[in-house]
Amino acid sequence: MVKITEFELKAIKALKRIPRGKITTYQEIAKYIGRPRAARAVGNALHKNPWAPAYPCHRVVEFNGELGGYAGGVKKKIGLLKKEGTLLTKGKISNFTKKLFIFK
DNA sequence: CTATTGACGACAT
DNA sequence: CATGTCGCCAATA
Repeated sequence: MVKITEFELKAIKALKRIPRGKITTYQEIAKYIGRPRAARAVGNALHKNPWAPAYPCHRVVEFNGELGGYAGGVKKKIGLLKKEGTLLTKGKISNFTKKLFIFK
């Protein structure tokens, strides 16, 4: 039984739109769901997300290219990203803006 | 309703 | 470049 709000549902569904090998930011998701300034709320939604391992939440990073956080640990997040072709440099995304995926 | 918290973001120092 | 502070939004106690 999973009980969540529409806000969280939209945030989670947005994750599935991210193509493999690309990433997006909390702010982009926030904008996509209609609350461009709710980046924090989006982060909260993903963190509390009951299906955490079932969604590519590791493809969501901060606006400045840092990883932010991850339910399983940032180390894991880095590993997953590298495995998908997203290279990291000093804990940040390499060519961050080029790999960034914008919802439309 | 108010206060606290959090996987953010922008700006100030 | 590192640290601190404020603003934003939603969930929870």
